[in-house]
Amino acid sequence: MNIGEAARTSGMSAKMIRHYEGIGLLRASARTLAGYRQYGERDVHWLRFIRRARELGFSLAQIRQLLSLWDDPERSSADVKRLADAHIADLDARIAALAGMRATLVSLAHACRGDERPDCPILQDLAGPHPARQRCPSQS
Amino acid sequence: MNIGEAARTSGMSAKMIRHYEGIGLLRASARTLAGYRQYGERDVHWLRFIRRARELGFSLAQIRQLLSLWDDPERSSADVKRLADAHIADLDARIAALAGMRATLVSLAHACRGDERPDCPILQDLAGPHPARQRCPSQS
DNA sequence: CTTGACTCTCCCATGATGGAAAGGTTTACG
DNA sequence: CGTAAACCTTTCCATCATGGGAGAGTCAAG
Repeated sequence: MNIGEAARTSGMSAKMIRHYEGIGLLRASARTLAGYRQYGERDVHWLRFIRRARELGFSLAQIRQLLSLWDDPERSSADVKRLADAHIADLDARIAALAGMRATLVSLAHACRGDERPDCPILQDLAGPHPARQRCPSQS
Repeated sequence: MNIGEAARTSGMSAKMIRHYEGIGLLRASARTLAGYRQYGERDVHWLRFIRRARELGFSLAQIRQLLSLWDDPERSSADVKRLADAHIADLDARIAALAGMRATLVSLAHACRGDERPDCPILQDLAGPHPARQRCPSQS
């Protein structure tokens, strides 16, 4: 099948398939005489693996490792689990960072009346408690 | 003060200050005869505002709006709050996406023994159609 | 043969940041 | 005064994953 059909059945764009081939995440496919890429069931399976892993937030570098483990009958599941655990830790860190921002923003937004007056604790917070007041006159 | 000191006292890199000037987030600063950028307290204040907004996860586009609101004595706090609320919604969506990935991964990793044997539910999930969570059962 | 859908490669863009090269300036010290 | 370190300048390139588009070639159906 052509790249378009492979893209449709694997759930990723043709653009990405070419890109993954370019960075070596995929073996270069067979080509027709005219240079069209040709894919089979096995390639689609491979593509779907990548798409699933992307959906779980793995980076392409991690996916590269996952693919080589997948391809290796001698693998130990500990290696796979190590990758997954590292990714979980990474997700936790990112979630915590976003949750921290969210908490700050929610408390600021809660304190903001949201009317037509200009006073706003959100801007006051951004402007910073330390230095001179906001809208300070130039003083150099 | 020079850009290095402005960077140090505002908490962002000199690189970023030049970049922000380049994309118009900052007014171009005064220059010495030799072309060195010169900053005053007001500029540092502005830079700190940007840094703080970045810490809260606002995009540069949103910061651009926040800065113009900050600069506008006629602003209504409702406009500020609207920006903050939109950002909170965005954070919520990102947190939910990451939490979803995390939940899936945790359950898979939990089912993986993590020993030296090759059997691994994590790889099995990535490899196979998984109707329980598969959102797009494509193909015919 | 034409038309339209498909494909090819190559270049550019995003957002936010960093790095490095190649050169000019200022400052501190011997 | 000379020089070396520490600063500054611009410009280009890299990240990560993805998309858009141009310009050209290919294929199938009418």
